[in-house]
Amino acid sequence: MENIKETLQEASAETVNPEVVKAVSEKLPDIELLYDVAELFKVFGDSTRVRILCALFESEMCVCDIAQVLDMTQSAISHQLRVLKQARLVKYRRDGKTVYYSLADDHIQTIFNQAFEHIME
Amino acid sequence: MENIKETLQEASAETVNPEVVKAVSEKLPDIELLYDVAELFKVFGDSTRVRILCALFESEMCVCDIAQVLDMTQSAISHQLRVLKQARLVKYRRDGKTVYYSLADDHIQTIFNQAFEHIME
DNA sequence: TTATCATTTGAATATCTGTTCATATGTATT
DNA sequence: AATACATATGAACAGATATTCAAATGATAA
Repeated sequence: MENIKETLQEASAETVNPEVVKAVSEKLPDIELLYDVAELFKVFGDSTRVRILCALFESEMCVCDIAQVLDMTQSAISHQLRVLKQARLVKYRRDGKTVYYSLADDHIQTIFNQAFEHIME
Repeated sequence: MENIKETLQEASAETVNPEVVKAVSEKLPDIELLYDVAELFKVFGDSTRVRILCALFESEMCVCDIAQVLDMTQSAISHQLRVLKQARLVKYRRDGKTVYYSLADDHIQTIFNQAFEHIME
């Protein structure tokens, strides 16, 4: 997915501002961290998952109720909950046959609120 | 991309908590807004774009210098800058042959900082 | 056990997306 | 005008991904 090249880019474009390149290269966060950030945003980058998370802002919910609210199949929701679960964004508890999902973390809502603000500006 | 179904889901799962379904359905933000949020996060959901934005946190930069910092081709960077431009996340100014890109908005860094915090917790 | 129901899972498919390569555009210099 | 260089763009390809369908778990009740 990430292709880290050993060879130098032979593209025609040369460095224009070597000092800037050097300074920015040094200050740029570790590539691992940036990769994780991208992975987190990738999970947020699907409208079904966004809608699931926003629904969970209001209340914990079981799979079939989420499916009802989003008017989608229970299977599709379950697949997406799996993604959210793997990203540690939701947690769940079992009550008989029913599985209730809820937010794993309060940071999520903060990030979303920032995004809402950004869009509405 | 979004398939809004007219028909009811005939899946076996029935509503478990009608009150919750009703309450959450009413409180859920407009689907258009949620779609826009997902689109924004989708743009953030690629490590190349994340790295470009983080580079621009430090300083405005021209295309070839960004390519140098990320060790990628100028073409790949240019394609991604186009995506960031369309999402109104970066702006640019021309200086002779060189085009300098910079952040369009301070919200971006705030959102990223939240994401960093979330990951490091 | 058997039947029923909520949820999960795997495979298949259609769509989307990021990079590369080749080429075009735009600007300055000679 | 011709050349050089920074950037942009289009087509093509490979890899990723969301939903559907069918089938498997897991849990309760009869």
